[in-house]
Amino acid sequence: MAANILIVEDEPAIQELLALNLSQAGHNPIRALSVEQAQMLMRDALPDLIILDWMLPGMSGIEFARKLKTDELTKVIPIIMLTARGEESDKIRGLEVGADDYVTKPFSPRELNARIKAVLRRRAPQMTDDPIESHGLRLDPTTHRVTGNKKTIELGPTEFKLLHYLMSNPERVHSRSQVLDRVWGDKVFVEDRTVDVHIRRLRLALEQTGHEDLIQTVRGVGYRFSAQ
Amino acid sequence: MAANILIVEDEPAIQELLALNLSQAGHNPIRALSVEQAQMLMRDALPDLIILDWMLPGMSGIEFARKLKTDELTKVIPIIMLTARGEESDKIRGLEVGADDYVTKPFSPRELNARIKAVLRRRAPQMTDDPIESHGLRLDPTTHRVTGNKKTIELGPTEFKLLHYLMSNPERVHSRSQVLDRVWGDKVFVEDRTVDVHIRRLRLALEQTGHEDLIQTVRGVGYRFSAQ
DNA sequence: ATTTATTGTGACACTTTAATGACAATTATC
DNA sequence: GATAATTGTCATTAAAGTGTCACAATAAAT
Repeated sequence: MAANILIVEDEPAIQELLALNLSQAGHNPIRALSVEQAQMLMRDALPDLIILDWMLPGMSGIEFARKLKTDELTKVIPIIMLTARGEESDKIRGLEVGADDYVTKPFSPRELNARIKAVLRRRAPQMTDDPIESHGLRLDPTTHRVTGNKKTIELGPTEFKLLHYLMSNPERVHSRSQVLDRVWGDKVFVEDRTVDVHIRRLRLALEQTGHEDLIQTVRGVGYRFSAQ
Repeated sequence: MAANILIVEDEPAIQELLALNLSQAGHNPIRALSVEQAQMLMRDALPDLIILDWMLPGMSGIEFARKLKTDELTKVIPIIMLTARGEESDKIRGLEVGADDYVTKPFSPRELNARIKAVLRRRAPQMTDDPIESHGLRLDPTTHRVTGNKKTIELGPTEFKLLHYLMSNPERVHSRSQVLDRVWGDKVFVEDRTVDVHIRRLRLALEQTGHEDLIQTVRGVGYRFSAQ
């Protein structure tokens, strides 16, 4: 939950409406009236999702989307486009340049929220607060609890986030820097090897219930959460 | 329950009907025949919920809703709109400007009450006055009394609300700001850390009956009421 | 088998975060 | 209007969590 969502919309009323909806749904809206402003805001911090109006003054939404999807840094950020009802060609071109979903104006808040959740689930599963379970190991973001075969496992904040990240993207190797980016955030300056230490602490905690080897080392590459 | 509900409806018969219904359901109806009158009434005191007819003389319901949802002070007040049956576009536009739900005329009292309850619960789940019990700790909102194994526990107003909120949403972690929003109300400007102090006072009070560790700290995140 | 690259581990200094006690200000109560 | 209760803040203390490093262990390469 609680995603940072960048709204790029030139009409103040609609922008306001969107922001209102998002914050009511527990998100953190960041507002931009133009592509230029959006780019400026993204220099500070990358959002978790972008809601992009297709009809914008200056650089168009399509161009912006294409640009975002080309850049290595931003291509993973999901984009939901806002189109006027019936603009079928927009939808097609939008999906073509890499938008993840679209919502037609006028939109219902319910629908918008559903789509946001769906997109986040697809692109950034650890942003949603669905519980994850694997082999008797269960992590529940809302209660902030981890259990192994029903037995509570105590974890520190970092270990919790780390496990959450790994479990959200199982069967996939993550390099130390990827882990640092996603778990620590991209602002911090921390040694790569620090990840090792936290992996160790995590394994230690998981030993209580014999789940420690769900966390695997891939020599020369990184770590992986795997169900054997 | 017992919410103050503002009815904005120009047809006296329907207004009367609504008011009757609401007071029978234990609420406190406040009546306005027009948006202008409603605004006047809201200068004195903000209602907990607004039932708004979409077809009004003078300023239309839509405009009024939009205005309410723009104002920082009033944007949190839930709005239920009354629409004529089948006016699909009204519903869409209504939800678009931020109404929380709608009821079509002619409406059944049962349905209306259900929706009111749902909307109110969404805003403030701890507003319901069903007694809550957990592990011998019992909180009764109607009598405003807390007992631990039948023994009365004295609590200050804030501690009571805090416990009520936590018990209404057990097992879930609440950040300090969430707690502030829900227990103190979102208008106040209070330090996050103040929550700690009240948690402390609450725990101190619960110690009399050994219930203090139902309130758990989740480091780096917040607090949780839990029965484990 | 020896060398080399990589990961695991324990210890430790350091930071961050929460608990606690005291206090002044405000509000309710008699 | 005096007294008591309640509140929010702060300074202090206590506790928990974090990042680094040195060295041990392990796997891969020669």
